Amino acid sequence: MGINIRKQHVLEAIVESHIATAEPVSSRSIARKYRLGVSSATIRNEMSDLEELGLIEQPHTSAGRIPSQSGYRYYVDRLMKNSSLTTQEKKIISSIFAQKAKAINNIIQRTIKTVTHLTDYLVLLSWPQLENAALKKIKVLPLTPDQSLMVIMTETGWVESKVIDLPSGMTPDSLERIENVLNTHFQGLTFPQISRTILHSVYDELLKQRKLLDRIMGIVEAVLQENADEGIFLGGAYNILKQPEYSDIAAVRNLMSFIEEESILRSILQKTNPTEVTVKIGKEINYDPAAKYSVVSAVYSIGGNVVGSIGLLGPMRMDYARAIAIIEYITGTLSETLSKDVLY
Amino acid sequence: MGINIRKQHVLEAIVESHIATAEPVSSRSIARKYRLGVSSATIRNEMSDLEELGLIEQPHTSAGRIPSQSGYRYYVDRLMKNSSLTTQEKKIISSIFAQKAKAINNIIQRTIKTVTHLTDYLVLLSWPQLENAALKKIKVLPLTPDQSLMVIMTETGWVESKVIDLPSGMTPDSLERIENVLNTHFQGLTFPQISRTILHSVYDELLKQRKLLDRIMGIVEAVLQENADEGIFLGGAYNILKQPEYSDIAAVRNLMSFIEEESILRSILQKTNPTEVTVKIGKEINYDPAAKYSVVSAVYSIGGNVVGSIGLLGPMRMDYARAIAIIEYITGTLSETLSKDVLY
DNA sequence: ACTTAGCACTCCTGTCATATGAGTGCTAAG
DNA sequence: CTTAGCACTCATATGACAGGAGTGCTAAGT
Repeated sequence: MGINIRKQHVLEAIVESHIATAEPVSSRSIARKYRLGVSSATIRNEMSDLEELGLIEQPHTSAGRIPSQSGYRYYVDRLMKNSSLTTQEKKIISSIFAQKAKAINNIIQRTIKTVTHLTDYLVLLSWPQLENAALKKIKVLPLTPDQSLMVIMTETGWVESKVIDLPSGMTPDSLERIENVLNTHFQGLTFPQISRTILHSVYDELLKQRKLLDRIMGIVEAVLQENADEGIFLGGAYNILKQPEYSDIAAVRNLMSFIEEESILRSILQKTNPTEVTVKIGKEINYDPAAKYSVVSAVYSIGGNVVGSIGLLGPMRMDYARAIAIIEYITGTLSETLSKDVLY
Repeated sequence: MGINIRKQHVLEAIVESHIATAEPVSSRSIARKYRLGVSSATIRNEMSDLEELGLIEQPHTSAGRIPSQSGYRYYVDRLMKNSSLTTQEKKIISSIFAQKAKAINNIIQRTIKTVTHLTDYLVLLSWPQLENAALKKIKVLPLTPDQSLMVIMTETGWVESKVIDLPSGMTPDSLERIENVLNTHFQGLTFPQISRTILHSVYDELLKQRKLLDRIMGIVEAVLQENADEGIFLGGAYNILKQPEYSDIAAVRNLMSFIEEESILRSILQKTNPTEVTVKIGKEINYDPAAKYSVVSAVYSIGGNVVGSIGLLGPMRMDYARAIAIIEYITGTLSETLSKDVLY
């Protein structure tokens, strides 16, 4: 029993109808709405075969069929037609990036908000992570007699700065010396590579400035920690409640239980393929509480370096074609903008 | 018909029982659980009076009573006994601030998380706002030949820094000149006070550095915008779903519809009284969709300057005594810590 | 005058039986 | 191979009904 053209048409009809209505799809409704030129009885036979193949399933005997996880997978891989955004939608997205104030923070926030309005799904956005970025330079800049600004720059163009209080009796000279030592030891390394050993050798070399060094190390640690703990934004939690599958409180609780856990969202996004839009369906997400969801995601980059990703999380029944179109367009435009002229 | 002692006891019993169980409270259950020394019939008479006074109400004829908004208000103002945290809870809170890495961001995040675990309510935290802070200094520090770091410091100790690309042919001298002009014009002003007029006079004075100035103004604008748009954090959305009132999807939708709107949360917190813990009950919040909620909030400060506030949003039926104790303790400790030795 | 036992009354909630209708699977004829 | 026809299944809606919680009122007790 192969999957002939007609079976494909039937499967396609089932998937698309179910995506549109959230209801099980009956043979009769397919015969009516999709002109396949056969009667409902024939479609019933095909459906019976599709069920045996595991592509669709029946919630109960006297209900229509809904696509199974593999049904969606088959649809996404082989049946789905590309969708593209309307010019108006593209305009809306462009307007995110057209604004004058181009602080990265701002762009990210507006990106989330816009995508949120464009879909009824949950928008996940992972923030540029320092973790994989190599350090380019550390600067300790004098601000006032007793305060300095420590600036940490990475190869990807990321800049983090923190104010530190200086111990009394600190000369500009010794500050410069510290700066030099730090740069010599840390340059080119990623944060996780700055090991205890390296820290110790720095300590040895700057034994006299122990006190200040402690503060600086505290900051490095803090920056590290911040960038390990943060970096996921989320929008559209309200949106997703519009979907009929969340008219039941248990589903909402289940959803809420994991969207507040940043580490989980991060791990979901981390599986994004860096070269193309990734679609994870149901158990493919590999996280039990999300087994009834799907994620469409893609990475974005600054000057060729992947810095984060954007994903849409929705019910398995999500409109994949549209989600893919949106994600594709937004990551493209975002990468382009970030690579051009962003203020950090 | 005055509110005699016994009526107060009955009201107190009703409020506390309803807070504990979320169920309407019957005369009989009061007679049983609270030793008032009278029968349920007597309590019924008192309840009838309390209802006429508008302090309690009846969901339907054959149900018990629940406190009305004014009932809660009366309870909070006159009947409620102060609650205090256990030493263990205080320890948990202290541990937020005990950690070495004291980046403000980090402290804020951990504060939210901790309070989230301590209660079943939604935690709102407003981030230090630049809006009311006077500018102390603007610095433009050379980083690389074609990049500078612009640092904006406020009187409250807040520091914001951004990298800007320099137009070619920029000398350290002209940078310094710009810095001086900016400081002369902006120092001591709050962001909203930097008006078009002032901006124009700066433009006039620095006509030659038009290009760079445009960028700098872009940044000032961006910082302004960021700090108008951001600054609310939220935690515990999942928590609040544990409350029995949210076993109904409509209530959840209602809640979600406004907790995603930062401007609304901000306006809710903005009503916080700067000198004491504020309790807003139901319609007192003055925002229709939140008419069934209550908010307990207080401000926190850095060195005496109010910089933000923390609030707990829960059903009207929330445990006010506990909420107040938590908010009081956390804002106190937070202010203290932030005023001491925080890295920005 | 206040308290309280007793009882009628209200109204919510859960259960059960029944009817309805959508949808399938199968059979037999085209 | 297709399809009309029909029996069968099962979710859902409806209404009747009982049970129970709680009140309000009355009348008797203190």
